[in-house]
Amino acid sequence: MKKGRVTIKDIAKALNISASTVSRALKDHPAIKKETKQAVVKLAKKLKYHPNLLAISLLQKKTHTIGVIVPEITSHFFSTIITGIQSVLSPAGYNISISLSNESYDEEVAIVEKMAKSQIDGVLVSPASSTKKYKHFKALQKNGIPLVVFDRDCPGLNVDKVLVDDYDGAFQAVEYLIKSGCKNIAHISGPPELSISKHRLNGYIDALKKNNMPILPENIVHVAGFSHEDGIGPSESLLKSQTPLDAIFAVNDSIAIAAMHTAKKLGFKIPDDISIIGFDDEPHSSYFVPALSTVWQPAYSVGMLSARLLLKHLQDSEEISGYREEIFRPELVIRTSSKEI
Amino acid sequence: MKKGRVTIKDIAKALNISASTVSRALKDHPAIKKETKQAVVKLAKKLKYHPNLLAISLLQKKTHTIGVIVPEITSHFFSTIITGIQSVLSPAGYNISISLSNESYDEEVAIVEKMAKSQIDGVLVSPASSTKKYKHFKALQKNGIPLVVFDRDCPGLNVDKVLVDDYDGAFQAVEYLIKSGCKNIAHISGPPELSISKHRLNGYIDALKKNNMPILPENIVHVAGFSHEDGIGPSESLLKSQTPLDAIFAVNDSIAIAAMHTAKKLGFKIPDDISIIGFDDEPHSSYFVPALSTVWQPAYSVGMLSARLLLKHLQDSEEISGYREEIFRPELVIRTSSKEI
DNA sequence: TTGTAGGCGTTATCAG
DNA sequence: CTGATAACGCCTACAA
Repeated sequence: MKKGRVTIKDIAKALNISASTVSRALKDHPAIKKETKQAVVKLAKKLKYHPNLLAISLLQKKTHTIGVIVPEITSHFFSTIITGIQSVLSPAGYNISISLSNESYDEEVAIVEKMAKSQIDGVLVSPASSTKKYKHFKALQKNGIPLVVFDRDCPGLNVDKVLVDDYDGAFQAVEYLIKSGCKNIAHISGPPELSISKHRLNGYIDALKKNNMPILPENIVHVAGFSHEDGIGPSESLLKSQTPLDAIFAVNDSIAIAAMHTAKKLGFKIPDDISIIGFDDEPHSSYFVPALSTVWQPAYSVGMLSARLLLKHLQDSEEISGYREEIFRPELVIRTSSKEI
Repeated sequence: MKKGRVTIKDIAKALNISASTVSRALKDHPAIKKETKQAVVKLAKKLKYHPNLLAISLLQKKTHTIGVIVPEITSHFFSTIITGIQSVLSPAGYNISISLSNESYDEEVAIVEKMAKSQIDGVLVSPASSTKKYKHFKALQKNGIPLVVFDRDCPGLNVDKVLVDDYDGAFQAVEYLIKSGCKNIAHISGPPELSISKHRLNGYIDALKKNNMPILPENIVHVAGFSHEDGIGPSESLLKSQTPLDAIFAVNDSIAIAAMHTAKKLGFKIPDDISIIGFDDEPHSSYFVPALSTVWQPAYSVGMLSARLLLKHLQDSEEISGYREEIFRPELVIRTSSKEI
């Protein structure tokens, strides 16, 4: 017995035929005698032959592997997107190779460079928050590796994009607050350089503008990160300011929960004294008291569509007939942390 | 200009030397003239040469890819484990190919079979809850693909294992409740067939036994799944029973939160009337009111150690000197949903 | 209907 | 020091 796995040659020798005949028999080549074909197939099964995908990949220069790059994977949002990606790519016969950039531009560049060398078939990426240059992405494209960017936009980069309309989500939330009678609405924004932060901030601003309400700089604070802890300080400074607030729209649920905490601690009743709305609809958000009103994002769909777009590129070969930009509209989910309209 | 990527041959031709010389020059072979080496390296850089890893993999029969199989990825626990795995495998030069079994035995088998054919170097797996047979895992081992099982045990399977001592975590929690003066402690257990459920249930039972407290069947209920919703019914039936409870130990945080909700709704004060302790220490658990006492699991470490064990197998070749079984001890985290001792 | 030869990109062995 | 050659496992013209 030989060491490694059974190869096409082993079958060929055992049957006293050539390797090419075996190869053909195994893939229903028209010009093959039934008997030989059957014999080959039978023996292949018996020996548990499996084609060496590596050899095939080398030959056809396709690995059937898709690289997925995300900033992190522990948030419900990204893990759900990945689940969506997998639900499309797996049945299509693709492997998924996941890398985490840890929100670092440098790590992202390193990952992309590695992927560019790894004869990967395509890449799905949600850029790190610190990513401002897209040279590494362009290099991928030049190398003929299709790319789809999701969730976080790369302004100016020509590429397929699947985004969520953060602006619209924020706008919906703030307009709801206005309609429910809130007069002095603050916003806890994310890190200023992040496109997500900007879009949500702009939605907040425009909703106020549209309703002829003043934009007060003191009503806008930024957090350094997206965790609960990051939200506490900004919440306090907001709630302790002289102008009495009656609503806070937070850049995400964790920050919103931090704001709820802080508000309660300072004696505010929610939503009677102050309404609070978050963003993301984390699975636990509905179980806080009061249940957090928030903006739901179709994460699973984002993942599925991104994967589908990439597949299309992979199949329709190199037709670069412009790039698609798909934008999902998020949904406002009103629970009990905000007043009724 | 040729189509594909630059190969070693291109460089060879351009320099009028042989491919093997180029190959040697590129990898610091001792027997190579400095000048040729420099020339090769220089041209390689200029042409942006990258070795085709596929070809190398084919040659050395190693893909430097590790398959990771988890039931799901959206929970904080598994996504943290994966982050831990990545933190070890990535610097070691391995790619990570993640597959989700969706808690389905059949899907898991399909994934494993695919991996067995994919000349993957090794597999890390946390079995689906419905997995009772280990034939597919054994087949992997027979194929010479090292395997490490993590978090969920496979009783009877000879393989490296990295587990968390669920029994001990439960024991700690229940013993704490007893020491804090609780006399009638109920347990909301997980799906009965799951090993995790059993271990935590046994920890609960033994803690009671050790402290000479009765095991009351009516104080043990099972949930069908691990989500908040799954916990509401069982919580109600427990809290509405005639024997007044003064503590609930829940199989995980989501269920514990559901129990808190239900208890509050029924007029219980937490922790004065009833203490509640969960399991997992989800990141949001400390932000509920009262903050949930729970059992923390070293998920990141589980991921890292699993990866390290696998690496050892990969490097030390085939020394099958018995299998290791590493068990982490979880930590009880007391917050305000349980009385002080 | 089947076999031969060449190649995918790289490396190791053996000459020179 | 460097160059053929074979090999990894498979596929596809081209012959036969």
